[in-house]
Amino acid sequence: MVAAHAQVRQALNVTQGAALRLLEQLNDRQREAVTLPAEHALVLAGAGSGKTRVLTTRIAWLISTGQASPHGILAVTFTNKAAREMLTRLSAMLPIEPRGMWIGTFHGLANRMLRAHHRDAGLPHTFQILDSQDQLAAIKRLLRTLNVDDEKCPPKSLQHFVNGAKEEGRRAGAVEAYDEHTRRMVELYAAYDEQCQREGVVDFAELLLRSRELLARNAPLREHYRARFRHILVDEFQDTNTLQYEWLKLLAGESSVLFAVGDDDQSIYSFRGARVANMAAFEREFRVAHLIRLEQNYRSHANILDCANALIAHNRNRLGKNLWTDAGEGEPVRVRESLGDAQEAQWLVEEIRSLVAEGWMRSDIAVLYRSNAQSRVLEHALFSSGVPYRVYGGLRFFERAEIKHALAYLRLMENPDDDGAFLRVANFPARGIGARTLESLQDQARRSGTGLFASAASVPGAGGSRLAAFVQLVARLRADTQALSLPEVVAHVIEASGLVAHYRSEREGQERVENLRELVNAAASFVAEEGIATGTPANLGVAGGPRPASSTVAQAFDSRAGSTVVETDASAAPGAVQTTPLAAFLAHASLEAGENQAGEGTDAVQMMTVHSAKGLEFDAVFLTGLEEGLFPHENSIVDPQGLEEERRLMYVAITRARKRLYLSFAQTRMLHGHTRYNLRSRFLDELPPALLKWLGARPRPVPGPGGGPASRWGATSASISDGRGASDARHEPFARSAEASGRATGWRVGQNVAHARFGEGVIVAIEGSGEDARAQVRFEREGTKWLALAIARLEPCG
DNA sequence: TCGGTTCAGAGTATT
DNA sequence: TCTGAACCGA
Repeated sequence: MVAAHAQVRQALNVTQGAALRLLEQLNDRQREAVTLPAEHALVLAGAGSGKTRVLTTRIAWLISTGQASPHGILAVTFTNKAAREMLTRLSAMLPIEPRGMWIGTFHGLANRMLRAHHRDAGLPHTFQILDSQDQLAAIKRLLRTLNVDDEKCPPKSLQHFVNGAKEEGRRAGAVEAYDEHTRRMVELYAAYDEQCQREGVVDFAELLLRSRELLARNAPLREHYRARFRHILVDEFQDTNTLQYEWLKLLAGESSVLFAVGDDDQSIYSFRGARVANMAAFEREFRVAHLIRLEQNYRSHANILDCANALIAHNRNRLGKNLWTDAGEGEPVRVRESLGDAQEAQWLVEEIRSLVAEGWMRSDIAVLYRSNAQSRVLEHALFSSGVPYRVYGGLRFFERAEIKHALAYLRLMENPDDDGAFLRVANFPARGIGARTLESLQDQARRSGTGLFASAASVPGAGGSRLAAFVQLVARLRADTQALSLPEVVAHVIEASGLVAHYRSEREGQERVENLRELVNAAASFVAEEGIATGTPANLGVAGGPRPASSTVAQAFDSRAGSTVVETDASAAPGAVQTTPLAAFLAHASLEAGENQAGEGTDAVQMMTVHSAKGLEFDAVFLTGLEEGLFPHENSIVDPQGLEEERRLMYVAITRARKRLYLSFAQTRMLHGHTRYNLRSRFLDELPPALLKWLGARPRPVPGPGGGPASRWGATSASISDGRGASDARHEPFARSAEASGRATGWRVGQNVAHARFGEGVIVAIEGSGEDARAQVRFEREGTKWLALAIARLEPCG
């Protein structure tokens, strides 16, 4: 402790000047936020307003003015990327090692705490973390064990139920069940938790829930952390769920200062439990004295911002903010209507090509879409034209099957009770342990109340001896790697398990072998980044979890074991224990799934969903598929809250663009095997017409069977097939598209209707024309139905 | 144990 | 329409 303080004070002299210089670079509002007194604060940070900068400068300022030591800081984010970003910027600002700080994701920090206090948390010190995939597998296994019908209880829905309950901070016993089905789910939830406990594994939500329970139950520990973390800083506060907010409250107590940064207008994750209401709750419950708005935007030109402002003003539920910039108005926002999704894609390719020809970098161009399914058509067009692109999302490194297999061996070595890992690799590579053998093993284990590993010896017959051989293999792996460093362990295991040999003999296994070798590298960089001394055996305790602490080594007294242990963290929490590099690496693999695709360095067009674009920015942004039913998505149209979230999503999309923004929609689109006629998104109509520039000719609609569409269009389409008159289209930008169906049927998407039998609802899609025209109607009571318009007697209403 | 066929489902996603 | 998962036969 003494050493740490001296270190800080020494750093101070160097730092103070630097931090003051950093303050000079901030605008008034930012500086006000950074230099707030040590009281709870909420910073409403608009898109591109320098949120991360404020957060990191605040930390640097607290430290350099001596108000806090690195050791007293806890900063929490949602993604590893954000945590890394914060750490990187911080080390650029401060000449001191930021290691004493707790900077990380909610899950990463919870994991760190549970590792250090696993006994108090009721976990084995080798506990493993299940990612979503592992969790689903565990649930399927549970349902099979309990002979629960898959039809009655789909594994995915149980997973959803369990995670939902945990994210609300509820154990099975605390879930209110008023109907039979819910009662059944609650029972299964309890059984799932028992299974996890037996196997020494925790899922993502469990990390936080356990950590919260630990703090709630263990007063000395709670007081220790409260006394330690005088400053708690939270990024993207609007995304916190109930459990995360409770965790923060427990950690902050009366003594700590909470500094929360967020933007209610960018709350787009309610579907995964995020509660914007936490912002208001925070303000109220903590009697927040300082509410600061960051409204100056450093990213986009004014036309783009004004569109964003105008759009979001249509939302009722917001704290209120208006972005501005001094960057100049810039170009108008371009709007493009296409006949169909293929034509939209083709136009996109041509536009991108001409941008590139003008000197724009492909990597500065983003193509955004509402749902992943839309990417295929776009990819196809880009691919056929040879435009390099990169799609975000998809399989990440640690999620690959071969990597999962290797990790399963490592997990089994670390924790033999991990039945999920056992089942994953007992017969991979194939060693003659068939489904029947495994079934009898599972029966055996159930009878004796032990894990699969422990029961493996007692299965009779040939299957039994093969099981015994597998158990021996794992035991040998463990014995042979005793003195090896982590990368060496990984290298040994991928060979000795037979994984490398197996994939090498496969026709298309070369890439998988390379991935396995890459896992060794990943282990090596992990060791390097975590500051684990080279050559440290992988099973030797070194640190309190991922991102272990500074080199200041303090002696801590382990109250339980009564022995003195080395804790590298300068603070010794009561009863804290160390963890091994292997356990830390396995946790790291679960908590950070890694990159999803190679080719990051190449100059490629960036393709992603609007959700994954949050936090990013690009010179040029193409926002595609702006159609009713798609964006806003039909599942959200009926519910006002849902519609507001869609609008926020659109707001996020618009504010990604620095210089140029394209908004694009198509009259028809192939969806679920049907051609759908969609109206353009209502969000387009919520933008100020004066800021928009309509591109190209009004496309001619698809001729329908019911006669000449040309006559319908001739009168209104002055600019048809008149390429020169591109901007003339602005004269009539709001004649709705897709009249092909709209006029022919007399109905439109979004219209409220009533049906004699089904009651009231809203039209979410229209397809076909003439006698074949059908409308998809979402009824308030009866769900969504397709109705033939020639037959069903719909009445307009509302 | 693999490979083909069938069938359901189809929103957004981090840890 | 397309995809992934599950199931069945060789």
